[in-house]
Amino acid sequence: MEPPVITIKELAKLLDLSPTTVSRVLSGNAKKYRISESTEKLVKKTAKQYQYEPNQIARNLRLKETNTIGLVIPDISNLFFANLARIIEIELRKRGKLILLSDTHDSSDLENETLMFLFGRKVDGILIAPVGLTSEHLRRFTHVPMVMIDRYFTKLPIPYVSTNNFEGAYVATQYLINKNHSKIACIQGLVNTISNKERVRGFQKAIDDNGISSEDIRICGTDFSIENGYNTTKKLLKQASSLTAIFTLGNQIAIGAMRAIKENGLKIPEDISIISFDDQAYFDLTCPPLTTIRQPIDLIGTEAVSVLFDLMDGKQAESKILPAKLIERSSVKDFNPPSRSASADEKNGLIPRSSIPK
Amino acid sequence: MEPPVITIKELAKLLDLSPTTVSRVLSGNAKKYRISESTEKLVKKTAKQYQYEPNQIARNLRLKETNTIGLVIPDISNLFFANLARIIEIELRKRGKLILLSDTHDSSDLENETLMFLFGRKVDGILIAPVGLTSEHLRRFTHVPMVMIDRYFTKLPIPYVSTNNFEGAYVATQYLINKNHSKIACIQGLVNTISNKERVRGFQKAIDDNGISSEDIRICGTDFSIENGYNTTKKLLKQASSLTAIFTLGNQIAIGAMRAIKENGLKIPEDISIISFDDQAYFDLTCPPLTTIRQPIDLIGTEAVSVLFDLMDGKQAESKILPAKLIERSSVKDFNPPSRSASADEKNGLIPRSSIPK
DNA sequence: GTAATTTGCACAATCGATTGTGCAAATAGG
DNA sequence: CCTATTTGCACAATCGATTGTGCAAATTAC
Repeated sequence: MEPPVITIKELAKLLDLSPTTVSRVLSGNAKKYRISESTEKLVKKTAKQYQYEPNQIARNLRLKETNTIGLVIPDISNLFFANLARIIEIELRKRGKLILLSDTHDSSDLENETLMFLFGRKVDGILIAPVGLTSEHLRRFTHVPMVMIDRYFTKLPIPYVSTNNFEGAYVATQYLINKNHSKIACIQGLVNTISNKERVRGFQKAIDDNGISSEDIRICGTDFSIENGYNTTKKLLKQASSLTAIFTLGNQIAIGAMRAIKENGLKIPEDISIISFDDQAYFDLTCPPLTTIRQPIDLIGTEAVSVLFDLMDGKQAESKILPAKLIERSSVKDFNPPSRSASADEKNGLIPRSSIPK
Repeated sequence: MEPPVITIKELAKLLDLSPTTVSRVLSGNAKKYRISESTEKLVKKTAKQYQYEPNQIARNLRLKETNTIGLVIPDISNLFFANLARIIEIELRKRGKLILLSDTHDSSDLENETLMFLFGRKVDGILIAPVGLTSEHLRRFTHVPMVMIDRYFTKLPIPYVSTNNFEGAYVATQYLINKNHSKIACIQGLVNTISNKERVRGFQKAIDDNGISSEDIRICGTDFSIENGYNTTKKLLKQASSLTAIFTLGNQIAIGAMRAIKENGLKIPEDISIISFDDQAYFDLTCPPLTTIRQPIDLIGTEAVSVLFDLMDGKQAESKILPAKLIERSSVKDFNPPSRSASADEKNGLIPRSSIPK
């Protein structure tokens, strides 16, 4: 019974050579170290025959390079991050790197634990959508190249790649306003993340620029989950009966919101309009197809990897903010306020707001 | 400027002790090796002060344990696998393991390459939804504990955890038949995967058990992608105009199919019914809400991890087939064949098949 | 006061690779 | 034939941890 795995020493012994020579041949340095061609061929042949594969752990220790990148995200079951993970995996594989995946569940503690793990494992670099990164945390990790994706902190000396959340949210809100909405609720995601804050800021700016009273609008919600979308919408529907539109700041929030609206027997967009940040593949099939702000997920992924490699190569690395795009479908209806005549409403196919069950 | 990372040797030198002693204290073996309490406290304090973290690579090499599990899946952007990855990540974290993630894109070559990578990195175990695993491939990997998820090969001596695909598909098909469908198309996923084959077998068995002619049905499609769902449905709608129902064998196929149906101006379920394997969170919001066979994703994940750990502990490990569940929504309509009177159709609100654009 | 025991820690090997350097043997040069 | 050069490879250190064993010094026993 032969050993399931052969080491370079054993291979060397079989060949009656030193591990040095074997290593040099197999790492393509035969010429450089003047190994004879006959020896080179023999080593290669025997290595193949015994299916020798170098122990990466040993190589890593010696070479101080693990060919591993840590990917730290808040929720791999959120399609935004799942899609991002996919494109990142593709880009990293091209460059011979493997992913150490960690899902922080938006917990600062888990994130910190994870970073310690990754750090101990000597990852070559880290791609992270941070929850609670602080400069405190980071003092220890400054020597490992790191790029923030989606979320970021401008105070930290770490480059980031993200969507233009502010502009995207502004465009979405302006779109609602152009459709004559003014009583708008914004259901936000995790409050302290910059992607959320920027979206809220974009929303608020559009509201202000159009002279809409802050009493007409609502900003609520706690995180990017379906549950938050659902619960917050339920509350909104109970409390703010004059609401005509909802802007959800994430794809999962949108699902929750739509579910709540549906459960309450309301129709989108007749009774209430909805627009969401973060487009996903199935949003053209929902009832109704959802108008969204699409993030350039693939570009975020490729750029993030590219920036990370710049960093790892010791090059200057610049942060990037990529444009979002409005995808117009049919979840927002041109809204005429109830103060107009009922006949006008009916011409537009609108069900009067008063017919909504409480 | 202090070094960004301190090694055990440096720490030992600072303490005027040997690395041996430091190692023993920090790994909790102070008592066992009769380290004095005063030394123990001093070591711990200084380690904390200098934020010493052992180099895992070095530990791994020495201990032959990496606390890393390889997760090999065909497509992380497929919500089925994304959800699976999430639950697996949670389970593994509980047990102190990290995930090395690999997306094979259903390519046998990538899968093989990946396995070599993981093998070289000395992962403690592998969870894999295989594409083309053969006993040939596996001969080299037999010594690393491995569990197949979702897909499997009964011929291989490797335990697996999966859904009861046969039964699930049988139930789905029987459901269609109970609703008086007989002209049914089955859009399959990756043809050679067992999950696909079992679903097709369940479909076929239900067809046969109900005495439906094999001329009435169609089995087509190539993989689990949205594109396949879309393209195959487009073809079906062109060729098989008598079709009354489609059974899609995956959540992404369902998206593609619905998109194609919508594009062709047909209505679900009035013009054509659809049922899909693999439920997802948004299927209650599609137009119409989709009737599906739900897989117990969380259970698959927890069981797979549990089986893997049994294997790693040298225990007997048993494969598991977990039950699927029909989630009835409204994408399947009771179908009365066109041979009945048109008035009957209209009573049921059915649009006559002939009105479908070609 | 001497022998036996216990206490407290260090030495050195090891995991499996890589690499600077050194040293024979073979070949070339004159 | 003797020296100079080239060829072909091995020695040993190294990466940073862990661990069996050994050995002084301190303590206890008698």
